[in-house]
Amino acid sequence: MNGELDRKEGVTMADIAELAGVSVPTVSKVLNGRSDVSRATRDRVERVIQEQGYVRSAAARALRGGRSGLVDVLVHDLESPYHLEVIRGIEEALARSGLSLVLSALHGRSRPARQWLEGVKSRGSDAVILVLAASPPDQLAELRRLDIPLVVLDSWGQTQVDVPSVGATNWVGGFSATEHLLSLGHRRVAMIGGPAPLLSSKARAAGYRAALDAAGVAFDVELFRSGDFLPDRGAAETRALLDVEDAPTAIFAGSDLQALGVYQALRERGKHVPEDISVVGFDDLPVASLATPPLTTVRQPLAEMGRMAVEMIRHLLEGEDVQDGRVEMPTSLVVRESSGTPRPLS
Amino acid sequence: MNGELDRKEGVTMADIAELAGVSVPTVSKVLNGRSDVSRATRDRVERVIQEQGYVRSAAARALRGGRSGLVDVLVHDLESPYHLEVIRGIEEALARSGLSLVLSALHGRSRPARQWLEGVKSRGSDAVILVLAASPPDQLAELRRLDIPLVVLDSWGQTQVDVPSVGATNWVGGFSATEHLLSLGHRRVAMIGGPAPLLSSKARAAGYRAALDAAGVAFDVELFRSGDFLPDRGAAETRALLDVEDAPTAIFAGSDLQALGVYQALRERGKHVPEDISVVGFDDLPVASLATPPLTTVRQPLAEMGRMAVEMIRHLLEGEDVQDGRVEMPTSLVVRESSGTPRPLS
DNA sequence: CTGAAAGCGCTTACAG
DNA sequence: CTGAAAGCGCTTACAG
Repeated sequence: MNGELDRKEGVTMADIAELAGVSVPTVSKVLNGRSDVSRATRDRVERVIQEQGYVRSAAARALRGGRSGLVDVLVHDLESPYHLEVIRGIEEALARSGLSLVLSALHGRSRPARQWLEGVKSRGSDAVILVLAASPPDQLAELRRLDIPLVVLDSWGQTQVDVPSVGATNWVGGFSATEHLLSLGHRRVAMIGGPAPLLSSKARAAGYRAALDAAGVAFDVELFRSGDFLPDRGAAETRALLDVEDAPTAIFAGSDLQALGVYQALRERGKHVPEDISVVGFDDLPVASLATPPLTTVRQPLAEMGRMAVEMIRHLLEGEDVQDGRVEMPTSLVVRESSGTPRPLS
Repeated sequence: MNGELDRKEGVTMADIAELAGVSVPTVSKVLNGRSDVSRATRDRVERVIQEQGYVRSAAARALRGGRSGLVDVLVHDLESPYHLEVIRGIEEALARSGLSLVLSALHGRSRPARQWLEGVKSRGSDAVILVLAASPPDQLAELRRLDIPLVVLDSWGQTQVDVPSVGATNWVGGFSATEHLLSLGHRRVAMIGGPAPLLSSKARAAGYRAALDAAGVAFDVELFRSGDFLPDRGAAETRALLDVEDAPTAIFAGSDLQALGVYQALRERGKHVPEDISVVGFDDLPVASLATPPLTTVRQPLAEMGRMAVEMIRHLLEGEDVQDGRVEMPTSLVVRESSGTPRPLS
């Protein structure tokens, strides 16, 4: 019943100091690897720390102006495996650096609630990574004012020139997907792109058009659709595409998920992939190789992009300037079984 | 060049107090909704808080013994969409409660590194949720000692009787999947289960056996395999299964991902689903309905399970006892196109 | 090399 | 109803 017996909390720095027979500042110095501590003292303190399983309070450190060790990651949603890949890369890199990942999602909102920024401020996050998520200019300004490093991964909307960002070579990806289809002999190649405001959508679409141009195939507005990267939309646009007068013999879906929607619509119509129509995706999510038939797609190194974002954050945290404003990771075409030569005209 | 102009950090409680012409404790009272503050004072303070966009420092609160607002979630891995679903549910529920999610993964380790627990202690997390992840007894004891609430979701290994946990009715799920196949007329029904140490694996397998028993079909060791819930293993076990003397006409894969591996192996062998062989999965991940053919599976409400775990955490945080030690959310059979009547013996 | 002192931003008794 | 005082666990100058 004695209050003193109630203490549940862990060992404190003062405890260590007492046990080691030194002052608190000395323990602090040992912990911070300062050189002005004698060999003997250091050893003694370190032993006691070991024995007690002592862990410094991040709260106290943060309060004293130090780092909280927290990095806020805001993702567009937690529905697509796309995000899972990115988060995996981020989490791995963060863990390796002794940093922790605080995860939030937009939940269908287009902008983070102001509650989110308040959380970032409140918990004293060291940095922020935005994944496919837009943040209003005033929030970005606030982050800057608070000196909180920010990195954007696959920016939604305008990329602020001055915000470091990481993406993939989407233009090249769009180009090579289309070129692949063209080289197989297709001439009616449709594309179902991503959401219009997205930078990567624009780049992929531009790559598609450039490949068409390079092959001397005229761009046909009827064959270009905007989607949302999701299966349902992929299916819907495919149905529309099949009803076009001179229907496409190949569809470049803007994402793997959208490609699965294309599969679905094709199946409904009794069309076979790739015999009747070729399909190419984008992302190379794990599901691409598991699809029936395995999906030809453009791989973007999502997990590595996540790691790269952390890399940039770390530089920023060190006070170093990030060398490049924008880093683009390479995409590559992965040919599987969903693309083939067009059925000869009979 | 003046140091005072350098202050980047945000508004502090002292600033608010000064601007409102009151003391710091008074501001604190207003913030904490204490009743012993006059109407007028309260209004004035609240207005200043608004104007200044003031946000309390979580670090300082945590230090003072309050809550950090952080909940640590440790997941087995960040590879399977299974975790994405669970995390989504957790994140939503946490955000609604004004709590933040700190995410860590096991990275192929079977146990969390001690670094993880140190992080939990260091940042003063309010609670911990373990998803498909085992934590050694001493770590659990440490959490208890620190009075940090813990909830386990889909426990890996032994469930500690005294640790609140949430799962799904796996036994029922295993039973109904098998019963479904049996009722279609199958008699050679194989099962590829999950990892042996997993509680849910055991329950599903038991459900499978019970359904066999109920139908008077003898259990055949040859037709029961343990897997790891992943596609590759599903494919490998399927190949083995097809080589069994009296090969199965239906396969109950322990998870949707494993079922996709089954699809793959079947395709290699030129077998059609469901004409040649029926397949049933478990989980009902988004990918199940997108597969070709759409996968019949047992749905478990992953996101809701995540929400439920948060619900339990909140109770624990309130100091209330959690009513039930273990909550099981209902599973349900979702019949799609991968299951059908067995090919008649010709 | 070591430690006394001040202070980070808050909250909690406790006087008034 | 309001505020002076103490203290949460640490770190950073600054004496000695």
